[in-house]
Amino acid sequence: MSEHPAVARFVAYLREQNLPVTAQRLAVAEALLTSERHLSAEEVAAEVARGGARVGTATVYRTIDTLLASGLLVERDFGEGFRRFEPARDIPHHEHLVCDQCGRVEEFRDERLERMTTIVAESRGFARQRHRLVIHGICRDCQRGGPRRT
Amino acid sequence: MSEHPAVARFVAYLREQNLPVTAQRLAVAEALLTSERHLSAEEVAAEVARGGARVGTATVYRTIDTLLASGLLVERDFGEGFRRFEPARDIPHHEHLVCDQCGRVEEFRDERLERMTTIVAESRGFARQRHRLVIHGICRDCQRGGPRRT
DNA sequence: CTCATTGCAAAGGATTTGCACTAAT
DNA sequence: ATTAGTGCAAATCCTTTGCAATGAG
Repeated sequence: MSEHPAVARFVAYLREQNLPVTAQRLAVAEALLTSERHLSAEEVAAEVARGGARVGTATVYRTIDTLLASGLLVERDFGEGFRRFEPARDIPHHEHLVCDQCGRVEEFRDERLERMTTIVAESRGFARQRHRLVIHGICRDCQRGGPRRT
Repeated sequence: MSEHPAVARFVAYLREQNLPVTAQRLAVAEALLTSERHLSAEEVAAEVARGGARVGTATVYRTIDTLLASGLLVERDFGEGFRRFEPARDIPHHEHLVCDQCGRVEEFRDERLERMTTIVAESRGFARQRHRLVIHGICRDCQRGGPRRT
């Protein structure tokens, strides 16, 4: 039904766990795992609806939980008051650059930062586990009086 | 009534803005501005209650808004689903180190990080405005099988 | 006195849950 | 057949708002 590899991996996960592979789970997984953007739960429902299907809000959230448990999806919080989700790519860890005007999100990776956080944590007696960095600013387009927040 | 300098500054701010100096505002400001911890709105109400006074939830939030506007308080989001607040100290900017086991929060400052974020942002065409870094780990006490999340 | 603040309760937005119904295996 | 998933609506959690009563200046 779906050719996307990430969705296929989700199906494999469901079978491993002996969980039913339902049309709703596939639709939600497809929307989330093939998206280029960081979607919110509401946007997932809208995306599924665009595809002609219909999924209840509760199911969207329940499927998101399953996807998170499978490790194929990761949760992001940009301080908007709700969560966004992004497919877990091969990138081990990356940071986010957010345009406060149009909302665009870019990702980047920085080894030095990784090392730096470990050093800081250890110097204070913490066993570092993970970190999260978000840089806020105005993107090139918006600096030129371009796009406005939709 | 209150000897704490930060609270005195809040009173000065209220007078400047021609805003009434009420007992509730003082109680909330006292709880927040003299705290060593990052309090949530609920904890503020509890703290005020411990002092014998009573403040409605709405008033807590409204006073927090005023304190934020005054610049004497800053907002923090540790991804718990609600906000925490911290008095604005002289420190221009600092990062957080959070123990995922007991919830303890330590602060630190790092110039290199500051510079690094500006460079990364600019290299991608962003005009950097601010950033936020939170490192998660396990603190020394908890590593020794110490404190557990309350 | 006059106008802003307060408290309470109702409203809101995101997310979760209870339950009868439907579908996957 | 069994067992788990789904939708809907009600319920939660944090936060905001409407409004009559209250208090600061």
